[in-house]
Amino acid sequence: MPALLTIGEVSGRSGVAASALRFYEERGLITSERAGSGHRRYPRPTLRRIAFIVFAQRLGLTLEEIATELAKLPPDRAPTRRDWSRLSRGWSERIDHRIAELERLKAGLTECIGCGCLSLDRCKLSNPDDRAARLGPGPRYWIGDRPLSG
Amino acid sequence: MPALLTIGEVSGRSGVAASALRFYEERGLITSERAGSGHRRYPRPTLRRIAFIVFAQRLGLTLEEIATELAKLPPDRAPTRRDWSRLSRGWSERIDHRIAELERLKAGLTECIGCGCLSLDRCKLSNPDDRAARLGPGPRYWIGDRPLSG
DNA sequence: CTACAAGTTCAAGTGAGCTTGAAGTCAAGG
DNA sequence: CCTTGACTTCAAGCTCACTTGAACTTGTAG
Repeated sequence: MPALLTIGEVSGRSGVAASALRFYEERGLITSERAGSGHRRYPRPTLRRIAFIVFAQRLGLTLEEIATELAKLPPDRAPTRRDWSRLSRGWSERIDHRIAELERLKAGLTECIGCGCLSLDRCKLSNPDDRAARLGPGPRYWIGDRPLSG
Repeated sequence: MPALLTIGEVSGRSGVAASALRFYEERGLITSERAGSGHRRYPRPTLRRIAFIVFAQRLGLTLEEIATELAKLPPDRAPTRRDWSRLSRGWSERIDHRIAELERLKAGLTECIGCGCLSLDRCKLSNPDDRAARLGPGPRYWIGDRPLSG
């Protein structure tokens, strides 16, 4: 087990494309040392950092938000479990919110779409707060949302 | 209450921007009649159609998928509640799946990130089903998955 | 030494889901 | 008549999260 990993090794282990890793570096989510050749070399803790990034993305955080979180980690030493858990404080609540919305949407399947009350200004599905929460353009996938192509 | 609504009225009632409504029309999700002036006029059932679109988007369907679903509605008459509920058959299960994933992610917050097992190749968050190919931008696979060749 | 794989940078492209801007039309009010 | 405002089309722009391609360098196996 070498102390430093190449971009190819990190990509292979993490499943994150090399181009994505360079992109993350550009955005300040990860850093790399360089070999004499100019090639990137990653310390092992970077793997966990990447795991955190992927995890946070599943929760719907943008890369910018993730970068902000990661910036809270100590720059001078490898993060401890306490460091990591501090970052995810408050995420539970966020997840609960989304679960609650899904429950509401599910109820709406039978109660609203089925029953005929699916009118925009009266249906409880049409929650202004929820819709307002979605700022900006782009695909509005939230936690775990994927096309129902299966 | 007029029989036909202008794009501004529909936008106001639905909370969906006029530009988005035109965009939906371009993509075949909604249709409009035209006044002599060339201005769009929407029959009232279009409001429900739009509600359905917004709803489906919250569930993570793409506009293309939503268009496919909407195409199943009878073209010759206003959809009944039975027509609508037919479309959403099977969505409950999808929602349950997503809720389950969220519960797992939430558990991972304390069990995985906190405890130190957030290692790329062993963490139970790394569920193959969940990280099944998601096309387009964003994280396509989770740790251990091989990139889809091609 | 030659191949060739794997790495580098930088610029441009992709796709979803819109928004914005330009340029023009149309109806109503003063 | 003039203005205002709501509408029209069409093209281009924007965000996010990357990917792809071009042109080039480095590392390694035979």
